[in-house]
Amino acid sequence: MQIAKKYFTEGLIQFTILLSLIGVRVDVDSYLNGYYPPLFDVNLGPSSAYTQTPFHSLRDNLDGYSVHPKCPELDYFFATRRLLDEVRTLGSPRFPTQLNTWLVHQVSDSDQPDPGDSSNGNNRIDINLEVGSTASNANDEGKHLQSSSQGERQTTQHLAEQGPCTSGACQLPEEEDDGSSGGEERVSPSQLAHSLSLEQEDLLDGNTSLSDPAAEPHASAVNQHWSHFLALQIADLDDLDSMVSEPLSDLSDPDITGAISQDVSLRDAVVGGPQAYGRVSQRAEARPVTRQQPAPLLLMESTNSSHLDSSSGMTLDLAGPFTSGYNVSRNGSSHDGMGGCLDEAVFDQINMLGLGGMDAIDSHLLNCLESINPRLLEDLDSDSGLSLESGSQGPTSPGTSVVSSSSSSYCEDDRGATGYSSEVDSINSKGIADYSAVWSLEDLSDGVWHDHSYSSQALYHQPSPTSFPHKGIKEEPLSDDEDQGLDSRESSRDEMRARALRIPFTALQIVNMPVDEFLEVLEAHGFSGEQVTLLRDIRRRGKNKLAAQNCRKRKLDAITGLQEEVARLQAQRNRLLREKQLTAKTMGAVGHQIKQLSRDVLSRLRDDSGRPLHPERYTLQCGANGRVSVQPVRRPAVSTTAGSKTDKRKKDKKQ
DNA sequence: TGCTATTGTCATCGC
DNA sequence: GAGCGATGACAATAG
Repeated sequence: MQIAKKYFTEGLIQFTILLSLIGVRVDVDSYLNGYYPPLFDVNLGPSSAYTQTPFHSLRDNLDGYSVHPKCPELDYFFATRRLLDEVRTLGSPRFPTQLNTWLVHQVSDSDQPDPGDSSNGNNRIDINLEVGSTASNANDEGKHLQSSSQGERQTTQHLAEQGPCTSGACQLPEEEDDGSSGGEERVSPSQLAHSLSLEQEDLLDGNTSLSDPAAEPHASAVNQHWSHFLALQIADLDDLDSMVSEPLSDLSDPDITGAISQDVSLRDAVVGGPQAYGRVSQRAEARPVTRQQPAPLLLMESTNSSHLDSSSGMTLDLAGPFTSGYNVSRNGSSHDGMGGCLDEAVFDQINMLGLGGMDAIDSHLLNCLESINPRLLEDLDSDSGLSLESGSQGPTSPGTSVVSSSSSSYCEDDRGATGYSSEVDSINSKGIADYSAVWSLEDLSDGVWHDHSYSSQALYHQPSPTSFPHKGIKEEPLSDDEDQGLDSRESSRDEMRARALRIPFTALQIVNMPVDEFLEVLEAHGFSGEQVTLLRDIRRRGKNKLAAQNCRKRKLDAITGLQEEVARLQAQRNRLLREKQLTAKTMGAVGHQIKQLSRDVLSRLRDDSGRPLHPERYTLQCGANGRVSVQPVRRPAVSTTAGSKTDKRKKDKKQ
């Protein structure tokens, strides 16, 4: 019997969902404001706690989208995080209407319709499908909807009662009445099932809520048809499940699967219970429960969604492919190593919205990364451009002798060197011996010509005054290998001019010299004006040459980053287009089924004359409180109005 | 010989 | 105001 009630209740709810999908407005704001903050968070974007993603600090621009050419693993990491951002951007579940409507119908109060409003001037037949209403909804409903009969009032009382109760024998407790005055009473699904069964009993007993007095003689017939329809509805909805899931099964793209799986995670984060995610349950426990019965609602929803009961209705079946996608990622069958770990991390982040556990998330991510690729974390720490708040090590290159010699100097760089170490290595492997007499090894390792660093201070790391041998500088020119940073011909030209003017310094020395040292050299050697000018020109040109190289390098990096950004956006666009097509397919299938259901319902109803209602003349309308009514199709007076306007225009023209 | 990419240099701006 | 980095513009050169 309870199974029958379950199907009965779910069938009603799902039918209302179907109606809402075709445009019947369902006011859910009043419900969502107080009851479902998780859903609200999802719909309105990330919560403040969620936006405090520590990994924002890993990248300082483009919201972490910029790509560092030195660490593709990290780029993948951030790409995964971008998916999370996209989920946030999407903001709402894939089928918000279904979900909202489902939630709406999980909530009801004991609001009693205004008995005084018994007027029913419309040719409308109200079917007592009410599964819940609120005071606000009732007010809104009172503007244009039906009155309530005594039986309906009793039904409403049943809705608010906790346990089984015989019809009309139970009175609403005062405390519940007080609590429901604001229209915020919530009823568990079992209560809904019970109340609906009582409603059915009322219908069968003749307590029809048909607001049209003229329709009362046909109430018994309507009830019979209605009960029969309800029985058929459950089967139809099961058919709809397969119908809807079929187009969903067309989706084989792993990209979409990933996207859907994220939505599933969102869904579970909203309504999921302990079965879905332990963390979600923790959140539910952490959230103070102010209402009497939210937990059973969530529990039931989670159970259904997690167990994928194929016979439990459209909503559950719609979640089927989502959840399957989720399972794919959770099982990690298709993702190895970092991919699977990051996917899991993404789900964790999604499902820990507002938990304030970002530290735990990040540590989890790092643990995953470390377990997969320990070197990645080394890169995170060692790469100055992507440092995880550790000390910048500069453009060091592990495995080379240059690292140890130059790292110290880079550590002292406040601005952080972000260059590349390969060329630093090359110069040290080639020219150390020749420079050692003039420059210390540390100076050479920080050589200007071979470190395409964007940090000027790192490039022009100044040797200590004591390390600069003012009087011991050799005058030997740079070899071609040593001068690879400078254009050999141009350098030789300056060198030749310097030698011609008897300047005892190489161009490299002049350029690398700190300004204080440079000025000291100018004063100490008593150079002539021409020599000083040449020295300053050599120094200026050398520094500008390096600046130009750095500038061009930056341009290339920027172009590369933009190209990758374009590729990412194109992929995102394609994915969104596929999702749009999927949604259109689903909506089409649901709309088709809605039409069939409406046609079936109308064909089983009778009008005042006892004739079956013509499907084209009547339509089913779902009120804000879930009450379904039959209303005649409003024929827009377009023809008459338009005709009159046309006639008027003709008359005007004639005049 | 023309085209393109690379590199150096100058001028300028802003810090 | 000098020094310096960044950058646009131009020129020279190599392939």
